[in-house]
Amino acid sequence: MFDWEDLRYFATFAREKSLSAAARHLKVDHATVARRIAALESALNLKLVDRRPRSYDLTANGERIAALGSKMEDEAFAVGRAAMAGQMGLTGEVSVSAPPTMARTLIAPHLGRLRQQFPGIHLRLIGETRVASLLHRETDIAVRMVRPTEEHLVARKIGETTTCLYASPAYLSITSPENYEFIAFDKSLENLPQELWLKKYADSRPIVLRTYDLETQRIAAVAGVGIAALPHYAAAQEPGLQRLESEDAMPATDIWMVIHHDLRQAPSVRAVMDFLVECFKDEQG
Amino acid sequence: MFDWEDLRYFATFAREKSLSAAARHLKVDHATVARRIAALESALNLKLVDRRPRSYDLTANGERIAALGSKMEDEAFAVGRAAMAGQMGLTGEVSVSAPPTMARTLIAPHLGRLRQQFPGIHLRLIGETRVASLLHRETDIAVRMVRPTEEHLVARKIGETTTCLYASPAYLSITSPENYEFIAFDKSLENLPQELWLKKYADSRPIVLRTYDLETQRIAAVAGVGIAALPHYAAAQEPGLQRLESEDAMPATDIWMVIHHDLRQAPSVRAVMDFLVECFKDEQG
DNA sequence: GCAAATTGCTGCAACTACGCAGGCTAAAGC
DNA sequence: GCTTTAGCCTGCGTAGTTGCAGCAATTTGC
Repeated sequence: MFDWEDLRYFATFAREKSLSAAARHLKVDHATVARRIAALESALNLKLVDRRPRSYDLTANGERIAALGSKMEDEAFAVGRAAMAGQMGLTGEVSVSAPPTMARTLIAPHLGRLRQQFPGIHLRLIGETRVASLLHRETDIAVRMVRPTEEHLVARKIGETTTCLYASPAYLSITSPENYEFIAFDKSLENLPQELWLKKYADSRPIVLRTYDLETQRIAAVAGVGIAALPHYAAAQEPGLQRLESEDAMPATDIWMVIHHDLRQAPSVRAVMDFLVECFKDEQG
Repeated sequence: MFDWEDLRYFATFAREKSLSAAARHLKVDHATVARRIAALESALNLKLVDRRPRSYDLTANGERIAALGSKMEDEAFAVGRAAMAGQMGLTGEVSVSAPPTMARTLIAPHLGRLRQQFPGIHLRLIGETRVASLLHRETDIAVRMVRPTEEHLVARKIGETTTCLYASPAYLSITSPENYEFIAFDKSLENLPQELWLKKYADSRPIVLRTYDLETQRIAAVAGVGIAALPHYAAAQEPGLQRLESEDAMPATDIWMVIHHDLRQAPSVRAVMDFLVECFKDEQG
């Protein structure tokens, strides 16, 4: 039997398409990845990659083995989840992924209570825009604005938030509505409901700043750049912003807590889930 | 992510139920198995075994993880098969498992032809009574007297053999039929069709030797111990045996060649399969 | 009833696999 | 067109893993 660890390295390489990327992912030296792949090739007596000057390319056989390795990876993730679910009591590390601003404003302020209540639980709070994979165990619990459709994942609505228009009081006092300028998300995100709503509202008035980052939008609005559409949780605590009353209300967006089916019953995960529900209880838009 | 190799060791241990047995199976020191299991426990932060004075017992969590590990093992075997199937050309090791006497009398004599025809193929011919697992890749091709029912296995009838009664000419010349003594398989195998037939034929006459081993039966018959029911292939080449004409013929037994679905198309495996078909072509009972 | 075999533990020495540093080449950026 | 970046290779010293030997306890076999 070949070395399973070699196959894990190879499976990672096959996903990442380069030794260096795989090495980064595995937190080892790329030389090690190369050596492990070579070892697997020799154990299986099969050429898995073509060594070209600047790149490792999978052979047809490599593709086949990688596909099987990927299935094995899925089983390995299941082992990881089973291990967490089997943890006795309220100890261990639980990771939560949430949009950065949400992590900062709605979750982080309450973390003291969690630590006090469950000292054995070590939380990893990941504020990231990227949608982390629950299936690949990049995170245990995810807070998202869209309901996921993947199999084996269960979603629970834990709140909703409304997006309103904000600007600094100073900006509003010196600018008349027909001269309003707007702050929006990057073009690549312009199909979000809030963005469509903002575009319609702005009409012919200019969008003077586009950014991926919600936090940047808030800071820009405070700095008097223009008017931003911010979710309630991002603007509520900010004294330097004033809300505009708009005629037609923006629709509320649901907030979902997503978790893998296998982890539902793990005590420590349950505790963090309950904690998150508490965090979002006040946030009803 | 935990070390997959640790899980492989643990999965083997879970199947073998002892460190030493697992170590033998894995061809490593038992200390290594113990250390690997400990490493897995620490990576998963989960007690997998209870260390009792003279035995390692799986915990409930250990059972769960072992079950998942076993599924991962199945994937690993699939990787091994894919690797063999992906071999270009007629090279590599192919293992064949067959009943010992059959391996000796029907297969081994023709091996020269196989070596001549396919010098790149290294054959591992395993004559064993135990039914080797094709699913666990203990062997690539199996020759069996019973058609297997496992999923993913394909069986092909490559011949049939009849069992007849034999004794030494000397024994027959000095013994009258009502005083015949018989040689049979061990009691644990007495439900085989041939054994039921032999018992009925012997009637009240005594069975003076019982053994698991067909070869022993043949030698005993030659030595004049009594009358043995031997398959044609075991007795045909033996000048020291004389066949008894019995009124009702014993039914023929089918000979099956069994192989895993994934390996059917591997060139070297195909070659050995064709070779085996040739070996058995003459053996029509 | 005693010897032999089996099972698991521990410490040490040897070996293997790893990270690191230095080197090379090709593509991307200014 | 030159620099920077990214990817892969190789050699060396080290650190971690492994096998071995010695040990204790229990079961098996004669």
